[in-house]
Amino acid sequence: MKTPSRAFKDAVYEQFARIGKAVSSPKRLELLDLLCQSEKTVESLAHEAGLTLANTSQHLQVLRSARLVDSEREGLYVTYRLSDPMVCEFFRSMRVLAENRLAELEMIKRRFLNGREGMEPVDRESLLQRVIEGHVTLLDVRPEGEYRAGHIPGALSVPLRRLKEILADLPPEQEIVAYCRGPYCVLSVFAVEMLRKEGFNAVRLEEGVQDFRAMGLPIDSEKEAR
Amino acid sequence: MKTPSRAFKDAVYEQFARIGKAVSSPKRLELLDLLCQSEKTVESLAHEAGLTLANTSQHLQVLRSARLVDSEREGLYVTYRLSDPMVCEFFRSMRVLAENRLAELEMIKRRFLNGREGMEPVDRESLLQRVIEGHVTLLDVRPEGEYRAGHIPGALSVPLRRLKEILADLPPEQEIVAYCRGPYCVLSVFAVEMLRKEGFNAVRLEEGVQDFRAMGLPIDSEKEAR
DNA sequence: TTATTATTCAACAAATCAATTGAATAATAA
DNA sequence: TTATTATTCAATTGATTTGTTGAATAATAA
Repeated sequence: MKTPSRAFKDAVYEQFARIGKAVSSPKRLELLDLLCQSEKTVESLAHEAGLTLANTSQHLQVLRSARLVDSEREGLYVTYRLSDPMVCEFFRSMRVLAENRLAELEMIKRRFLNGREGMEPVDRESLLQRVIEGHVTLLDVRPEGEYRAGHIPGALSVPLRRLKEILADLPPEQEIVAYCRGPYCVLSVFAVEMLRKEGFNAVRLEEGVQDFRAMGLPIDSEKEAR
Repeated sequence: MKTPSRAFKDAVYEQFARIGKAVSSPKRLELLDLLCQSEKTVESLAHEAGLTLANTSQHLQVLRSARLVDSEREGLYVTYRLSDPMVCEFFRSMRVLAENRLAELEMIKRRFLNGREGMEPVDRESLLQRVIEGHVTLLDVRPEGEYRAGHIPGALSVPLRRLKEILADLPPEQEIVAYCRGPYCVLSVFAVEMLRKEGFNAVRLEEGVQDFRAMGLPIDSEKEAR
């Protein structure tokens, strides 16, 4: 026999758990992280997360039933996006909690980066100023759509696959800073690797757009009429 | 065949999912919410959450393996506590996200409170001032240990079960504000119900200590030597 | 119309999880 | 020492979840 207040509490925590269940699967978290960068189609999400289409679709529906994402059909494609910027903040707070509490994360990161480019700390405070003054070239190596949805002011959009083509246009003696989706995205790692091989003085900025936004720094974006 | 960067990403999101899995069960969320108020023994957690001891113990071990809580043996009892105040902040951000995204929560709350005491909004800004000036009596109706761990300045500790005994000591003509663990805790609901039945002018403050802290308001606590 | 492409649905096997029960362990009291 | 109490462990059941297949649906193109 349940008292009314027990039934009330059970109902309340069951609602909270809807959010928890939605973020309890590694693949759904990866999808959510991708959607924090910009809206995307099922196909591109499936490709980026290394999932089959059917599986991606199912995970997205779980996220949608927890109201974390919305979807909209646009011609042949269905586009998914976060239902609220608050979802991105929540994901970030989960990431930060994991970084603080789970020492394994730091080890996983170190093991992957070992032998690859080092992690010279980039001075974020002065970065924007140095970009403005032309002392630094800042490259956003994410796909173009993510750059359009929001990027660090002064950054050039150079998706990783096009980096090779524009190498000749980069100032040979200037410091180059590359960034991507955040500390666990490998795009900027590969970009810096390639740039160094070509003789450039390149470093990686660990933070992504969401981190800059969370730090209260300005973000440029090209809002679409919708 | 997995590429190294796919293996890296899988490992990273698997770590994030450890947090997600820990907060994907309603009962674990209830335990976490209780631990946000103060440290507690397994027994008291089991009692408050309406669980068997064995079941409580297992849930607590899941929370511990995600490093969200720590435990310590103190004589006959094992005490559990949050491993970091950041865990409380994370739980709160999850709660706020659920409140904003899941309309069901508001409905559940309304259904429970319907017929019970209304929800006159309490002016939080001026509450502390009015308490100091003696215009309002503020009652903390949670168990004493939770009051000791942190309470709103000026509040009196009157655990619900002792409210009846001290009714005679309350100023009969003054407004009485009761609070407990937060919007989904029923202790203050019952307190206000009883006070009104006895003729007092009583209202419920929805916010709990964690909400006050998150709003940057001061919290009094009696730190134990440890 | 038919063909094509993107997405979703349905059904399944393997894995994981929640809650229950009863036994095992650890600290204290008699 | 034995008894008591609080907690954890182990084994079980039923329910849920993941990822895989292949079929079904929806929008567009030919």
